[in-house]
Amino acid sequence: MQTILVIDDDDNLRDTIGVLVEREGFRALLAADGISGVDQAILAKPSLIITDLRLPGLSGVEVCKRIRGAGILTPIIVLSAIGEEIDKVLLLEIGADDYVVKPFGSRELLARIKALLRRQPGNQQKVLGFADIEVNLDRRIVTKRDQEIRFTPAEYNLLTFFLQNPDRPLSRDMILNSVWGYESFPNTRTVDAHVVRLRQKLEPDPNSPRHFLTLHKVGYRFLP
Amino acid sequence: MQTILVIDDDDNLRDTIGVLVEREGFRALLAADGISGVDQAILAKPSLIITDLRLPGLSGVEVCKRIRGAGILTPIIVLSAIGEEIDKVLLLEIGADDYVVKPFGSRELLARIKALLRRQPGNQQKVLGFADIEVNLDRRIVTKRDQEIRFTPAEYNLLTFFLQNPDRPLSRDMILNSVWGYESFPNTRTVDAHVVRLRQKLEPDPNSPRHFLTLHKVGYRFLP
DNA sequence: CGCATCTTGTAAAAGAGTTGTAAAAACTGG
DNA sequence: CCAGTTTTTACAACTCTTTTACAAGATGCG
Repeated sequence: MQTILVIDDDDNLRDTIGVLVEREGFRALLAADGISGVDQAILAKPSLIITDLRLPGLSGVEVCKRIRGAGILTPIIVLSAIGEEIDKVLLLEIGADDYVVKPFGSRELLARIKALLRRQPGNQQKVLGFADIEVNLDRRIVTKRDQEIRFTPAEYNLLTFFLQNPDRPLSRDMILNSVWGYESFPNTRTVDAHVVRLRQKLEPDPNSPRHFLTLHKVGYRFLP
Repeated sequence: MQTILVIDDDDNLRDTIGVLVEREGFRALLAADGISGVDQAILAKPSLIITDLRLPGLSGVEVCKRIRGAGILTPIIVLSAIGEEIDKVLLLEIGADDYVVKPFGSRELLARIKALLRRQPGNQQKVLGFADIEVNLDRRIVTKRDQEIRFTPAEYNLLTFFLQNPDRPLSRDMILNSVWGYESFPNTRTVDAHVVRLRQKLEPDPNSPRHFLTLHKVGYRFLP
């Protein structure tokens, strides 16, 4: 589960944001001042940090600087009151990723939280593709111009292997070892049979392949 | 009991709304101008605020801004006269959650009040669903077009797991670990047996499932 | 170039493995 | 011990994989 750290000295707002994000399935971690906020940012490794700009003790700017100074790249959203003049450049310089002006609607804050989290490396949906084909590794779905194409497990494994090794000559033995594993010993013609099916499903013209190429006496080569 | 703050300079309308909401079991708090409205919003912590857009002194827009500026996320319904041009975007920007055009029927206003209150953190009933099925997590009740369908604990747990992980391939082992826990080790066919029962109870045609799909040699996938 | 030989393409059959499902067996809390 | 629930079992039905067989294509050498 993803944790969101909220640093704000306004008890009311802090709790409200906490409830808000918990309702969306995040864990909320609350800090009332900058010092403990920075501590928690370092110790609890949250997925996202929301901090007020005006804080007693350490200011929001200082909080950002210290967190970034500790080598922590967690996205930070800065809250600023409507009157406070905020310098977008300064915010970016100190390492903030986004800012929200109070008063804000709950929907706006959530939208920004989700947008930032979506952009994080680990949370990106892993998608491979070539031409008009998309392979969504998380959903295990292959689409051709948004139309789903079904693949059996062996076909799907072979396809992702090709996609992960583009532009390289791949012998049938190599493919068998990588896709089927060392435990099973099917005849090398099995690979051919599956390549045929990949071509039928994915090539614009299966009779003259542009992506799944034959290297005579060598094996196959995938070209994106 | 939930309190509703009504800010309106029209004595007649203000009282009418007050009576209306009290008849529904809310406590009504009335303010005749923006200044006292904002004060009460901050002091009395109402569950919902209804404010007219055109007010003497502080306008409805200002009222919203000040309330949000104080870090108060209480839902706000804005009332506007039929001629007044209202900018929905502006309303959302200033932190209003909904607006009602005068003249309005009492039923309409009440419906919107209840809709907003339902969405609030503490009051929210957690409901998942797909097609004509609704799963009320708080009440642990599943309904198909308002007709209750009974589920045994294991079935129910499996169902909610599917609902919380839509569109993703779920292996039998993953399902067993998540739904049954690491402590118990039933055979993976147990999952199949329960899926059969989910399909029998929830699929329009259990013989050709549209929601609880089999991924041959992989596991299952739930599609809402 | 032409022919023999080897490699690859491919549909279809055979084989292996997986899933659906009803029913029996085991379990559980009263 | 009972009723309800869960798990296992058994077998039919089905899907996927592999093999096979033959056609088509590529290669190489005289």
